[in-house]
Amino acid sequence: MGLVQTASNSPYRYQDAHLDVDFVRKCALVDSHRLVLTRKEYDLLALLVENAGEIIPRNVLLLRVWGYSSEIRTRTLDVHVRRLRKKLGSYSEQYIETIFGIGYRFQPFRANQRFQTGVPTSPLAASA
Amino acid sequence: MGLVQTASNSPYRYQDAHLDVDFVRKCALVDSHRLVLTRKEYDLLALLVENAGEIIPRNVLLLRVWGYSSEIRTRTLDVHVRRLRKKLGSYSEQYIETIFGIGYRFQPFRANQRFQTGVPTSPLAASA
DNA sequence: GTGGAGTTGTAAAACTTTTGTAAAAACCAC
DNA sequence: GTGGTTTTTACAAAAGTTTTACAACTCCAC
Repeated sequence: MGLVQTASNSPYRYQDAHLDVDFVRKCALVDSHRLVLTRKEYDLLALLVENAGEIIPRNVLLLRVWGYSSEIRTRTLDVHVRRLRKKLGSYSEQYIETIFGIGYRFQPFRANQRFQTGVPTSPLAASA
Repeated sequence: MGLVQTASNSPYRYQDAHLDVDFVRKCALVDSHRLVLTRKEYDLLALLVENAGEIIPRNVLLLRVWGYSSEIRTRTLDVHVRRLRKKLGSYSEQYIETIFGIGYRFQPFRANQRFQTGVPTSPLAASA
C-alpha cells in the first residue's frame, strides 16, 4: 500500500487539507486521525461531502439518510449534525454550514477563508 | 520472489508477534503456546485471520463456518467469539474487534497501537 | 431597531437494537 | 452412558438512535 494517488477528485474518495473520506471503506480521517463515526453519522457526512459545495435541503437529507418522507417532524437531523460537528472538532464550523430555512452544506477546506466566511451563499433553492 | 519469504504472508500460515496460525495443520500458537481449539473455534479464527484487517459480516461468518443462511437468528457466533477471545487471553481485545451492526474483524498485532486503538473503524458497510 | 414566528442548537432522557455472558440443554462420537 | 463440543436460552450490558424540552438564533414585518 504505497501512497495514495492524488485521489482528490476520485469518486471513491474525498480529500482536502484536513479531511479524508474513503467512500469505499466508509471511514474518515481528520488530520490523519481516524474519525470514529456511527453508521448514521457516516451516512450523513458522506452525503454532504459527496455533494461538497452544494446545499442539501433538510428534506433531502432526511430522505436519503433516514428514509423519512417529508412531513415528518423530527430533530434527529440536527442532533446528528451536532455530533458530526463535534467529532470534526475545530474545523466543524468551516466544514458544515447551516443554511437557514433550507438545510446544510459541506464546504471543502480553504486555507484562505476570506471569501465565503459565514456567507450563506445564495439562499433559497427550494421554495420552502 | 524466491528468497526467504518469511511466512508472514504465506497463504498457508499467519504469523505476527504473538499469534501463529498454521492453516495446513489447522492449529494455532499464542506466544509459542499451543492454543487448544475446538473445530468450530478454529474455523472461526481461521476465517477471520485469513482475512486479517477486513471486516467480515456476521452473515458471512455464519454462512462460511456454520452453513447458516441469513435469516437464522442465533447467538452461536457470539458465543464462539467469546470463547475464542477467552483463549486468546490478553491479546483478544486487540485481535478480535467487534464492528457494531456488521460483524467482526481480526486485526494483526501492532506493537505501536497508536492508530486504530480500540477504534471500531468506520462501521457501516451495509445499509442496515 | 423591536418583536415575534419560525428555525436551529443543545443536553439529557428514553428508547431500540446489537452484542456479551453464564448456564443449561442438546448433540455426538466413542 | 461419558466426556467433550455445540447450540439455545435468558438476561445483562453496551452502542446507537430518536425524542423531548428548552435555549438560542435568524429573518421579516412593522
